[in-house]
Amino acid sequence: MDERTRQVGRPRSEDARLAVLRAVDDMLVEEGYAAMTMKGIAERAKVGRQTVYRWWSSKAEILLEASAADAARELAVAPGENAQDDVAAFLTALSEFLTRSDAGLAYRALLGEAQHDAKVAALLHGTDVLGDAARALIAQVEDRGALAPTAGGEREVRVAELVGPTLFRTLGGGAAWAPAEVAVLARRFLLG
Amino acid sequence: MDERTRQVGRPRSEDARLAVLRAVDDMLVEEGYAAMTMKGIAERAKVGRQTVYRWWSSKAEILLEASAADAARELAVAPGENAQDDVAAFLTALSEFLTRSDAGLAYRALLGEAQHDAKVAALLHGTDVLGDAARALIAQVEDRGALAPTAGGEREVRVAELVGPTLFRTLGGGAAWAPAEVAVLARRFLLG
Amino acid sequence: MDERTRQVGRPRSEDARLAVLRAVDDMLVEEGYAAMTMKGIAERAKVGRQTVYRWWSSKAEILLEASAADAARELAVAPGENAQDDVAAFLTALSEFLTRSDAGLAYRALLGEAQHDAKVAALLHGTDVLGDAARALIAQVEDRGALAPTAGGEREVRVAELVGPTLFRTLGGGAAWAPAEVAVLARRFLLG
Amino acid sequence: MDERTRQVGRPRSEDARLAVLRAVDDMLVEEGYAAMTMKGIAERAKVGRQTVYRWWSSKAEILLEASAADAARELAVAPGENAQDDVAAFLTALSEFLTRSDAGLAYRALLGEAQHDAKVAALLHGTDVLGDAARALIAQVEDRGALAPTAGGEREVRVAELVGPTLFRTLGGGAAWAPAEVAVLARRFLLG
DNA sequence: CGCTAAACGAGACGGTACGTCCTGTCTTGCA
DNA sequence: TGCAAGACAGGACGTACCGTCTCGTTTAGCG
Repeated sequence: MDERTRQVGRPRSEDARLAVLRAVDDMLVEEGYAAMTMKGIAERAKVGRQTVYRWWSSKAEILLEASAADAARELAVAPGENAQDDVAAFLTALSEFLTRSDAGLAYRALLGEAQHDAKVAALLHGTDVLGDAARALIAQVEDRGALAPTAGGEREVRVAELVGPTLFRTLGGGAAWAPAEVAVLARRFLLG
Repeated sequence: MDERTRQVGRPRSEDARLAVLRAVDDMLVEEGYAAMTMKGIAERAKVGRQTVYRWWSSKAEILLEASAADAARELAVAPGENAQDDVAAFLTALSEFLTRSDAGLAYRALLGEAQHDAKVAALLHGTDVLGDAARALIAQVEDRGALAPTAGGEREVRVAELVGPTLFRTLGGGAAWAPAEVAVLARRFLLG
Repeated sequence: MDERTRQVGRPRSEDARLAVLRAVDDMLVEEGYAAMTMKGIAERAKVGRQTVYRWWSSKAEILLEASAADAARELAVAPGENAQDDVAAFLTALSEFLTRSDAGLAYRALLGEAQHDAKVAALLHGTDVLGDAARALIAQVEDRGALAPTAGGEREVRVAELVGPTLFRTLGGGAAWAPAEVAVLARRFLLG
Repeated sequence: MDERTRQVGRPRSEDARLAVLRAVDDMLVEEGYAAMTMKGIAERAKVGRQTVYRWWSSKAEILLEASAADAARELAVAPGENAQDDVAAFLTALSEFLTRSDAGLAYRALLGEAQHDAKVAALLHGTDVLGDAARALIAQVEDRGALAPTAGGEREVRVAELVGPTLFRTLGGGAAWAPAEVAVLARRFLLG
């Protein structure tokens, strides 16, 4: 016997998996989260309904798998000339992500669903896309010495201060920040 | 002819209206937003289904009517000794509202639904509960001279800075702020 | 005290009564019996819903009132040259009535409804349009000496033999009789 | 490839089909045609609503499927001693069918519905239960030489003469024929 | 001329069936 | 065993009509 369980029966179809993920991506943009159904996803992906249920238990789970990687990539900020630039770049990326990106649309849909469904909330908590990105940026800025190092709850306050304003603006339906607004936010964040 | 249109036909039943609002209030707490259905609301309120549809077009609309007044009341802050106290009181109230109050639960459900449904987004935009409360608090603080007066987009940035961090913490499933954290947030807000 | 109860309050509106009867007549032809509703009748007649329910308890009752007189008139046969002609004239009238006349359409709708609803059956039994017309024709023919006089159950058999064949043909969706067929039927009826 | 289309997906459930037919049979007798609803049928048969709509488009269609075979069986007449007996036996069977049999009750309900709904009329026309039984009996009698052979329209007149009187009596709410009345009708029919 | 009272229109009320849609499960035959 | 297909029981959707009710208005006879 191998150390890994000997595979028996037909192996999972990678084609089917990708077809489902792609279908969810497309349908979210074309029809919106509410109009997306498990039935619709299966039909769009030309996949049996059971195949979808076999591997995912809700459309939120599929959507998370379909968009998590994109989200993390879009929120990563390369170090710039100074801390102020880094924070501004992060806020700009976050703002773009939440208002214009497809992955951001998925994130907003998931965050919305999480307010209705505890399972989705747990799922989303497990992969804290925005928090992780913010923590990375803050570590970067602290390493530069532009902010005093923090940890634990104190660090979480800083994360909330960094992400919160942009999130509030976005969820309320507001537009992305103007460059001048980003500058104000970044400057005040570094004052802390 | 009266200035008001002459009433014709049977007048709307206030009993039915209140029964529906009360049913929605109760069901949200007992069963959650997702489990709440138009059919269930009608049955719980002992009201015909058509009566619900006649006056509201979605459960979001009912929920908004049922909770808007409560929300505004819970977020009002009486002027305290100084600006720092006022801001801290507002952040505490906001934090409690979003994590513990029934009206806050309703607000979170609506904000969530707004991410899925443009109509709800518009509805929610029309009655900007959090923004209005924040603007009132900010005006109060500016009147005290603790912050330089702002207006327009500049003011909206400040609103986002005030409300955003708490909202981010809450929507992500976090607990209410500890008093020390509120103090930090309040102090840094007044630094701006 | 008068023999009739002294009238008090506003008297019944003849306008409303006629508007309802006319609406039912028109709607039966235009939309068919199934599509006709009490609500629709009231709206078409520009009459309150309660006014309809006040005077009639079902659309069948209205339809009966609206068509009974027409039906009786259309089935009356003036004595002709001989018994054969009279019977043929009756069968032709009956055939036309059932296949083409508006009143006949109403009769068929009522006869249909009577198969589903005992109240309508009783209502229809109370005003035996076809039977009455047939009995009148048979009496006329017997008076001429073309058939032996009958009464009671025996007479009812004869009524069924006169009316039945045409009714069967019609309800089954068949066309009106051709003149030659009427002649055959009339001749055989007089053979009895 | 087979001549029949290769079966794909889960096959139709015979259990569900029979449960629906049985429910309709029972409900017609217990509650009557008017009180029978698609919803009620599904619930009684413990079957999903969609399953009913998937295979039948109206309660009339279900009822026809549920009763057509019974009807044909109840109206078949085995050849007796002479033509008079055969006709009398048919009229007796028809009379019993229409006034007492469950299948006859179904037939009357369908004939009634056909007066309101063209689709049902077409459906009923497609399976002419009474006409087919009558044509069989007439052929039998003609083979005996008791009546001159007929065909086409002429034959249809004879069918109407055979079936019509009993149908008229029945639909008008009358009782089944007495034996003496059947004898009269049979004798006069053979006179034609 | 005012009073009483019933009929009138309008339309909201609690109920319930409609026919459609989606859910999550199941049952086929094929790969 | 996975897979596509599609039927299954269940239940919510939003609409329509049911028969009743509650308004303000109208129209008659009586005092």
